Amino acid sequence: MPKLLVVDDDLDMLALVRAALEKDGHQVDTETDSTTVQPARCHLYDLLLLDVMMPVEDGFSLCSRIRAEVDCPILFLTAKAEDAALVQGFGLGADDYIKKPFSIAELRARVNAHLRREVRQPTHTLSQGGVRFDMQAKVAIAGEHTLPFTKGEYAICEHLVLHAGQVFTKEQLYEAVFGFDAEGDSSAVAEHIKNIRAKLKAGGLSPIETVWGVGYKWRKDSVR
Amino acid sequence: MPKLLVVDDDLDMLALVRAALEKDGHQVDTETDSTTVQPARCHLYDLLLLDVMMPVEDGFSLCSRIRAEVDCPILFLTAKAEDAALVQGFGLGADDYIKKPFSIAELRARVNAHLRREVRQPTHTLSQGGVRFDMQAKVAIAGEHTLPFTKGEYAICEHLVLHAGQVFTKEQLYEAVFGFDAEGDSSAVAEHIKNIRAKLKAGGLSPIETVWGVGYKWRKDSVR
DNA sequence: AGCCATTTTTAAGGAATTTATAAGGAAGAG
DNA sequence: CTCTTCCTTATAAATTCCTTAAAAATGGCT
Repeated sequence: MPKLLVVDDDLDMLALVRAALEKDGHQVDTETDSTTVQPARCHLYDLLLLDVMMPVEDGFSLCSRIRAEVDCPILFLTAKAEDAALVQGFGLGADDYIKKPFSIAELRARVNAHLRREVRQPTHTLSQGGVRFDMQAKVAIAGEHTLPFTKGEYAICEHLVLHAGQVFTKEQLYEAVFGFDAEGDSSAVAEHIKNIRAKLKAGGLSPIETVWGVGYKWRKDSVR
Repeated sequence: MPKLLVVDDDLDMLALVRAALEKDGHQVDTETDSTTVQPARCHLYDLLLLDVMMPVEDGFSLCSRIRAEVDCPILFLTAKAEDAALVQGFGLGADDYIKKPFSIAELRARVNAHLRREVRQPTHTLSQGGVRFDMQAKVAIAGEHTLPFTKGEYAICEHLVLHAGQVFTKEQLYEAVFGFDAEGDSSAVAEHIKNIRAKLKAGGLSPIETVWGVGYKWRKDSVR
């Protein structure tokens, strides 16, 4: 289920856009104040819809603030119809520029077209609990910093995140990650978990829960 | 240099569009009769611009004929402003729908935005981490000097840079660069990496990171 | 509440694995 | 033949993984 963020100071517009996009089965988060949008949080979304004219920080400023951090499509949604503004918007790295008044049908068509192209390209990153895993680069990124996981630590995290919310015993984890099932795996896994938690905690995160008597699980992001 | 195909029965429009896109340094091919467009030939292009209303076969028909064959962005360029047509266009797999009359600035901005998203770089030079690779001349240049890479060293670098940010095991690297997979490749690759790093270090650069337990990767510039 | 058994967490050290470096020889080009 | 390039081998250095053992926490029990 694609996850979208819409930023607009106009509540009526937000409601309208949300209703339109939820018709297509998307999960829509909204924000009325662009200054509260954190670049590091944006990688949680598959697509961003930004209003241009907003009181404190306008959409262009917001876009330039976050474009370096996120790779997903950014669409402007605006009443500014002048060519100069449109060119400026695309120049900031935007992927579309939808002029108001727009029809709901057009909005949905354009959003879906951008999402469709994203899906076509092999996605090799996944985010959970504020951590983004790049399976090609083999790195985990929390906010600004990349977490210095070792190979084994990264593998355990990746497996937990891929099955977020599911509990694994230490033995299951060892087997899933390292293949075979040795003797003292449980202690080894416990040691890894300790180190992983320490590194996550340095980034202010603690997404790994202990299920007493059973094992560990990565807390799944709540689906609002 | 990106290669574009524009299909329109209106010669004036074709000239206008061609002039606009060539300003951005693109190579523009044109076609006036959509029926002569062969799906198999479309692979040559990085982006297609289709007029909707054409006498024999309209743009929608053409799009549905070729969409399965080509993955590149398809943009409609049309006077049909109705929502239904727009939705139909996107439904056929199009990536944008530009309504006439459009400004040259908007056309250029949209075309460039779509090209920017394309992974395949038609250019034969690329820069990463302060090193510029000329894939035609097979030379790497850092600042003033050309780096004295051997053929194998250059090949490894080029592959790493082409997939900057992605980790490769020594075996993967050997196979990707030299074709087959022999016995002691890993040591050979390690040796190459050592020499490459020495030569890069002479220029004050060290873009190759080792991911312990996995392999090597070229650090990706975080510039868009 | 207090105590005990079990489980988890933490800590530290050594074993094992992986990478870096260096030197020598085989193969091919000029 | 000479030189460069490439690969192999050997050794040193670095990092990670696992084991062991003790401390802390949890849940159940009286």
